Amino acid sequence: MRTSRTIPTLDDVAKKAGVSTATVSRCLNTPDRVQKNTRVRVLKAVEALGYTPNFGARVLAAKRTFTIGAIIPTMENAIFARGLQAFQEELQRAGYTLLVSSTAYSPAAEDEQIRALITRGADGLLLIGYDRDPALYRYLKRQAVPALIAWAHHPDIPRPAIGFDNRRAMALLTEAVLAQGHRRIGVITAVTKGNDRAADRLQGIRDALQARGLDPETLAVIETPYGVENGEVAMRTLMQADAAPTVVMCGNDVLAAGALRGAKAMGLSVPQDVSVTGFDDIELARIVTPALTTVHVPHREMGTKAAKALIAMVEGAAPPAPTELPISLEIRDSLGPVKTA
Amino acid sequence: MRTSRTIPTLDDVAKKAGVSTATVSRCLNTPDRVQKNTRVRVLKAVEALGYTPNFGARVLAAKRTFTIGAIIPTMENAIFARGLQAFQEELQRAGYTLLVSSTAYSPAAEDEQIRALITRGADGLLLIGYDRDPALYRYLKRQAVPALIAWAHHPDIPRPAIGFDNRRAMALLTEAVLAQGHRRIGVITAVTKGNDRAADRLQGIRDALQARGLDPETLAVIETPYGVENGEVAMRTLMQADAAPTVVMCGNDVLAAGALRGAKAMGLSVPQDVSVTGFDDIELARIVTPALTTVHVPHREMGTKAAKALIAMVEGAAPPAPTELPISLEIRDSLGPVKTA
DNA sequence: GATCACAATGCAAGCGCTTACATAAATTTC
DNA sequence: GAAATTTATGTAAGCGCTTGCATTGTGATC
Repeated sequence: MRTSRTIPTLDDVAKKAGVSTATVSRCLNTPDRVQKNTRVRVLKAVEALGYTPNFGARVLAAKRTFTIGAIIPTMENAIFARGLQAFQEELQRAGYTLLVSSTAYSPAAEDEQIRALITRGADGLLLIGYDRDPALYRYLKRQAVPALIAWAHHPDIPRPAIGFDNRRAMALLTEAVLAQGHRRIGVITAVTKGNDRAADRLQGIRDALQARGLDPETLAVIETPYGVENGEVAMRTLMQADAAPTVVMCGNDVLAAGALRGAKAMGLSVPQDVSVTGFDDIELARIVTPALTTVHVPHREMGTKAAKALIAMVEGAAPPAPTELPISLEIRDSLGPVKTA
Repeated sequence: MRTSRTIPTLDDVAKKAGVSTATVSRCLNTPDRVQKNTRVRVLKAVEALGYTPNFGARVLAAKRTFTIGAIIPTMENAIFARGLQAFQEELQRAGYTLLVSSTAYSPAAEDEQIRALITRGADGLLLIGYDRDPALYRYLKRQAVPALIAWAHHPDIPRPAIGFDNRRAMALLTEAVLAQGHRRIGVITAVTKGNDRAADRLQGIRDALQARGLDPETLAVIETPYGVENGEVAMRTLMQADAAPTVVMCGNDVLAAGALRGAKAMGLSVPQDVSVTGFDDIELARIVTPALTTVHVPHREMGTKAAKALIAMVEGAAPPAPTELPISLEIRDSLGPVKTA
């Protein structure tokens, strides 16, 4: 395809401008190493011929693709979509292009995607969360491809990362919940296997209970895949139990939106009959009724900073220290005091 | 970077396996043109060395990148995110990788992105909507890069496209609205400049009015950028007019969600005081209260089909006939009969 | 058993670009 | 004004892979 003899090459431009290919190349890549008038002449030739550098040749010779790969669970999730958008904008600004791959939360798929993107010549990789096969980390190291972890931050793991402490954030929210007098707590969490963010959030709830001298075993936990429907189903299950919870804490806003819908369908009003909390503070959180109490995460900031950090790494900077972004509690109407029956 | 002499090349594999580089290459690309036992030997060498083909070299030699570019207004918009996700999944299945670029609804930015992605060696391009500079279409043609248009379908424009007829869909919805007795109609539309989907939808409303012998000039139209907030603001403006509309039709679900919030903030109940409609049927539509009457668009199907069609084009098939996907009306609680004062 | 057809493999010529090095010209230094 | 330095450009050697063509080996055919 695209091979017709009409596509001009560097050589054609060089001939047209009466210079060597080296000069043309320099005009395009390091313009200030070329005298002004030759530069003008060359650029004119480029224009006239409609020349576009051949990507493969450039990559082969320069050993850089100016491409960054991102491997995320899914783009449908507003959380990642938003951060990814910011990430892409920042890359674009710096002259990089974004290669996207998704895993549907499957570690095996992620493994495959990582290798695929490296094969595709990604100069650097954005990964979500820490939890993956050590062999993969070894592979990355051997390939000398910088990788940055986002959406998570473990102070004690020394990998380059930019995110927030899911566990501590959820503990914080739990404290706010406990302060409202709640003791019978239901939890709807995303699948925790292979998803350290979800696991951390769940653990955060347990931490807070323990800190208050309460027994984490009293939690009613339901684990379910991402999705509004699933949140709704889980909510029904929780609320049909003998001693129904007075508050249901959800691993993310989407599950919480489902929980809200479930409550409504069962004729329960929130927060009078049962409180609900989310996590992430996506736009949805302020659209549902009642507005969702949740943990605010600076998605766009995370995306932008991740892009900057990754570009720096790709361009040879030392890996940055793990960066923790501040989260904050958004207390809205879906959380109320426990019902004093 | 990544240049250390430790990275094995085809040559290393060939030496290790005791064959020529040609044979190794064939093992990897056309395995059935190689005898079984040599193939096994080669693959073993590949494995042992941890060989990964060099992307640039492969692209340069093969003149294919197995990369497809998508240029969308934004990923934050659930509509595109969803379709794009399906698009990417299908590409992945076929061994292609997705290159993503966003334009923030700016035609100039789009122009730039298109050229950038082609320079990056995209084998094909996914574009949103028809509306762009003819010079760009000429450029695409000259570069011999197949491009497929999605999210829109004009029966009379002969470009490869896969989408739906925004205008007719909105006319359909408008008929349903008129059938409920509404005559004072407010419209909140996305910015129509450079966005033919938005313009078509607005035009669809006018079409339906005209078909009923009503005057399109009676419409109260507010044009605003994408976003819940903007929908809310527009709603307030509309409802403060002297003869406030009895129904507000929005160009998409996100604006409609904003309108709903605006109504609530003004103490208006939907649909008793005012009806609201959306477009796209994203998940949001069934989460808000009341659930949104909207036009259902098969996003995932569109993404998947677009991927299949584009791959076929890239691989040399004739451009497919423009494909129209069926939409359907989702009549939900946000639309009611006009209030008989 | 010689001939032919065909499958399996090797040879080597690029693909179009970047860049180290060499060269030539211009500028500065003493 | 010659030598030393700097600047601008050219030369040409790859970068690692694919693929057309040539070569070799194998079994089938007569």
